[in-house]
Amino acid sequence: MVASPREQAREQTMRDIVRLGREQLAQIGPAGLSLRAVARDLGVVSSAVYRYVKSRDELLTLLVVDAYNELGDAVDGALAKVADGTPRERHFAVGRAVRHWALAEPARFGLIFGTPVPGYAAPADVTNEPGTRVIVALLGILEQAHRAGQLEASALAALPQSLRVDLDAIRAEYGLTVDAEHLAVAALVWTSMVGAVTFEVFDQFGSDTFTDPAALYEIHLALLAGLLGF
Amino acid sequence: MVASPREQAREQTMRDIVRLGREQLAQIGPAGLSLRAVARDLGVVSSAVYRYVKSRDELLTLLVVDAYNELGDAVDGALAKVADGTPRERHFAVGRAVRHWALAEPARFGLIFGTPVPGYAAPADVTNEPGTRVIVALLGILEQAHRAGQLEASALAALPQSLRVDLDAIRAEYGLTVDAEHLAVAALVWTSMVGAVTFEVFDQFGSDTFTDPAALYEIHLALLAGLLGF
DNA sequence: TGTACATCAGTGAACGCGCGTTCACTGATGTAC
DNA sequence: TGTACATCAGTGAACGCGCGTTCACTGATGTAC
Repeated sequence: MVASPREQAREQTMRDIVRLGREQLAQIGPAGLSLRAVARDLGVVSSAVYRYVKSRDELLTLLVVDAYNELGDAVDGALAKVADGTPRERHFAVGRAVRHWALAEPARFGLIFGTPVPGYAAPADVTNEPGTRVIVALLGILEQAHRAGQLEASALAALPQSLRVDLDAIRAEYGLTVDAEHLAVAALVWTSMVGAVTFEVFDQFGSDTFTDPAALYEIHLALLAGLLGF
Repeated sequence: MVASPREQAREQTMRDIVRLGREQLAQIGPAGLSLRAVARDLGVVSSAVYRYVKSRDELLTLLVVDAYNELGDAVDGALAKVADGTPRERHFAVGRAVRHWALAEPARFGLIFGTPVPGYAAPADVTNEPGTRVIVALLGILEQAHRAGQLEASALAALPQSLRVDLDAIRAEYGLTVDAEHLAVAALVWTSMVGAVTFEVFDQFGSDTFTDPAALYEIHLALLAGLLGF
């Protein structure tokens, strides 16, 4: 069944709204995102946007999901290019993809990994799946390495019981056979990647401290790979 | 020379403004911070605040410096309690102090480590020194360990020339004798701490993924200590 | 194929709100003689 | 110690701005018979 002209127009307008929202995000940040400005850019009276979006918060949610998915696509795309690579190569592919996307889209990176927008809480049911795509990709690399017997034992001391329970729940949820210790390391790898990229994107080192931040990041990826046993 | 009553009143009002600004930050975030609201809370007409603060941006700068310094004080205080501890113990003290402060003051943590406030750029000359206190403390631990011969060699492959130049500049600036490789690791340690704390403070793991985030963080500090050679 | 009705996109006005900043002013506190 | 003047804190009104959201409406597109 082909979409009617009206349906096509509606879908096009929907896409335009998200696109214009993205552009606004880049200019004035999430807290300043405004439906009226989107309407203006769309060439339409402000109340017309309400035909497409119930409220400002709903637009924010669309943009959050959009950003998570584009990051997820970037990571999946990078992984596809090294489908037969070693775990280490695939780990580097994920790390570099996250950095490149964040540098290209600092505002959207900030939307999903920066300060939460005050008064706005992303609805978990709609946000959870796209929000976990990168960590799921990292866990996939880990699991694959483990099944291939390419994983060194983790250098971790015993995990406290509370943490082990949480990690076992994750193992069960995703059907992982890799040990809980490696999952604890994977959590560090993920938060460290985001932390390192955040510092660079938001310029939290002094602005002229590192002339070659890519080189620093590569070193960090290597250290993290070492922790995982790649 | 004793401060005159007028001067005392002025200083008290200054402190009140910063305090009220902090409270607002906690409620509506940095982007929503408003001089009018501060004036209201202060019980004064909105234009009166301009006697104390030149603009909204100047108030933001005050709050940024205030936040950096309180975090720095928290870290220094924690370090003072383990002045004779091992490098590893001191490393843990810093890591825990950062986490505790961030959890106690999520909005101010977000102000200095989260998405930059759109349209606002902190003046570097006023922000640099307080903004580097924690990393300077970390470097101090590293240097002390190195001078005491308590530092294992770093497991890092050769650093690229560009990075080595930057790191040598840092070594010169702070008079460090520890090798550049360890500084590269220290950068990861710092960004990783902030990354891990950010995930917890901003609830970027799923909200019920980790029931005992403190335990996870301890594991991460241990991994980072291992990387440093502590 | 043509008509009658329903659906939908977009309009324009309005409500009530908050913001940063400027300006001429009043009245109290401080200072020089 | 007392007077004349300068400094300063705070007032109140105003400027011009943008926001989210609601509502009754017009006119075009789609659908059922």
